[in-house]
Amino acid sequence: MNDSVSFFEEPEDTREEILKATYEAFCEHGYSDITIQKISDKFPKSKSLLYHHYDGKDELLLDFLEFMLSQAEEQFPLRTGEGADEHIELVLDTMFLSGGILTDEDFSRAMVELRAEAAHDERYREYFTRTDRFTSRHVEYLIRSGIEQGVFQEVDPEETAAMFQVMFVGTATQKVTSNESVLEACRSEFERYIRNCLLRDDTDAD
Amino acid sequence: MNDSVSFFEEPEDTREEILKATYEAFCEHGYSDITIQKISDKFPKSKSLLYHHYDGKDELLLDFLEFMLSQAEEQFPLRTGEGADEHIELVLDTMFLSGGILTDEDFSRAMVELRAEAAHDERYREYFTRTDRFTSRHVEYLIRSGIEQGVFQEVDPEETAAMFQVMFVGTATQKVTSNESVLEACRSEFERYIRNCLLRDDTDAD
DNA sequence: AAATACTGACTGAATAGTTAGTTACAGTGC
DNA sequence: GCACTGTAACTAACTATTCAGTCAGTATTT
Repeated sequence: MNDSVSFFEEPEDTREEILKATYEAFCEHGYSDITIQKISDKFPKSKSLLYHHYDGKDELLLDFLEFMLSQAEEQFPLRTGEGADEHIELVLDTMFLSGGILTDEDFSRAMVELRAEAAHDERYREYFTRTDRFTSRHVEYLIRSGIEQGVFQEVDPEETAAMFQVMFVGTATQKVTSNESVLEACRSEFERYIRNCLLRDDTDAD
Repeated sequence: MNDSVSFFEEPEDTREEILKATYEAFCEHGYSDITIQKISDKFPKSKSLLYHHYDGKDELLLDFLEFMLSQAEEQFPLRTGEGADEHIELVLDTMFLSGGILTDEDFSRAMVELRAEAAHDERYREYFTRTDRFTSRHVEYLIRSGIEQGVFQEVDPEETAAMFQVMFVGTATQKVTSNESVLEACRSEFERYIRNCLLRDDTDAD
């Protein structure tokens, strides 16, 4: 139930052990109930050791956030060989599917809770700003490529990427905070949007 | 800075005083830092009185959540006289504008933080499920009306409403958790989506 | 021997919640 | 009018617990 996410499976040093323990505590208790004690309970070594490696709870959680975001960025589907129209399918899967890594339920839950903290903590907001920019820019580049390849309409890449960004945040949040399962229907509609507003008509070919 | 939201301005009984104090503590400290003590500090009467009116912290916060959600539902732009195509503009304003009530920054922040709690608390999730259903159903009805009025294309109302729902959550969250200001660009693109994928062409008239 | 990794026992502050008691007041008998 | 009663609103002071963080000291490595 806990360590289904691969990069936590075999921690290689103490820092990774700590981050793994933090992740497990997160999964079990959620952000608002997290304590050093609960992290320590998941940690094979002593609680004092946490303070040997970190100045305090805040620093530990910030490092955890940074680690989570770096994982999220690493898992983002980057450019491969195929065309932009095929690549965008991968982006959609990342957005909607469960079972991936970015879309792992526990991972998503942790991310949503961490993000909410950004509402009142400028340091958190800066981290998410960086990752949001990362995501937006990559989608923007993808759109631009598709236009150059002639498979996308001549849309505004920045605006389209912005919509993708908000959809990313929206789907992740909706998925873990509501039982009203709206995501399948949303995917259908979002695919319709992509067909009508992004993909170039190939009525001549098809 | 705090009580810019009208319905907290003049509490009429002790319960409303408590909810107001809770809201103020929320705005100042955020969900993860909220304590009974901090609520009590904003409350003109005694801390013990909180326990006279509520069984404990959990019950108080759940009542607060229910109150916030009922406010959100009340503020949702419901059917007025005009056509569905005009009405959908109001929905867009609710989604993107700042300065309204549903779109008040402090209010949004509180909502995003409360929603994140739903990731680990089934009781919270049930509340949000109810409100999400409320929102979805109303948008769905609006879409249906527009189709009947002949101003919308014959889209699937449920799927379109699902997309609106995710956009609601996404914009609210993005707005308060990231400095990457993507919302204006997102609105442009979302309006393009509405023109192309929802509104019926009136090329004959315009 | 020197540095680093690590531990268990501790501390003071903050926490949610309790308790014993005090007001405020509406109703009732006289 | 006036004393009495019951109830709900309210309070100050307290308790037990949990919290983040410290520290003195031990093991391990180099």
